[in-house]
Amino acid sequence: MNINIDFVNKLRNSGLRPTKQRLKICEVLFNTEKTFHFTVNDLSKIISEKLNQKISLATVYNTVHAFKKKGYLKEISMNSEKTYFDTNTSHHHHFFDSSTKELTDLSDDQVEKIKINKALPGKKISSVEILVKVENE
Amino acid sequence: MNINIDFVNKLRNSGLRPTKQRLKICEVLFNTEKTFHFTVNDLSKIISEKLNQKISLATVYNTVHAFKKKGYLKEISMNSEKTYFDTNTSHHHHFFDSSTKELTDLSDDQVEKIKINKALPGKKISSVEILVKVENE
DNA sequence: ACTTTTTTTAGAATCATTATAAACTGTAAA
DNA sequence: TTTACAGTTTATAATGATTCTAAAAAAAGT
Repeated sequence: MNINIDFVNKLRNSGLRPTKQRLKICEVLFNTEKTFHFTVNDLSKIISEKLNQKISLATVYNTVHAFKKKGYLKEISMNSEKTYFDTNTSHHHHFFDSSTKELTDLSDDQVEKIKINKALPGKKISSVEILVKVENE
Repeated sequence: MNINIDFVNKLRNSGLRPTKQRLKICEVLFNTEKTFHFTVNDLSKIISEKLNQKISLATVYNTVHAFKKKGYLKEISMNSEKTYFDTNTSHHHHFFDSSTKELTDLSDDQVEKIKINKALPGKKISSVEILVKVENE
């Protein structure tokens, strides 16, 4: 009996062939109680350290992107390939146009006050920033 | 008379020597009506195309970072050197601990409803994500 | 001018990510 | 079960943004 049968189905159902590599990655990613965050490098390390299999870095990239496309993973919004700077140093937010990669300001008073009902012990908030992603209608 | 006198003072007041390169960059960045967004590469192109001076890419990087440290520029929060993925695909937000580089989930119901009072013509919102940056108390 | 410290610079180094192209594997039909 | 083919994996090269390095140039103070 194999937990993998579920993953095999999951992959098949989304049009991805259930290869050895993908099943291993599924185990690492989805066979856990809690959700977690990782970089491709983290994942690659987990695979090589905790599991006996070696999976090429390129495959890890391919798989992560395939899973993301299928909605099994989310890419966290704070990222982009490039670093943007802003000559507007006031506190404000941004629209990010996914198709054109353009940023547009969203001033603080155009957003209704944000209230965060969670605190992290020993930490203080240094900023609260909103990123509104937009695309063509 | 030279607009640069203001920039010279600005730089001096913040302990930066008013070099030719920094003054040119000030002109491009701050001698405008509107604020704008740019990447280091954008800025470097503007300098080489629109101005007659060539400034080394390393200098542009140095200057942008110096200006950021002095508060004349802001780095936009959607960036980080790395791309993070999340096995939690539900709609939620994040805390980002600047000191440890760790991400923590902030579930949607721990944030009071966000209302954006601005729209971009021809665009529709695909996501609204909050990044709460924290640091040690 | 002379000295010291800061800044600039070209090029090398680094790091994450993507592209390439050949070898391999899953799958479905013969 | 073999065959054939599209889908995958892989090592490696390529790319692109950014940082590092160490030497040359420029600014500031004496």
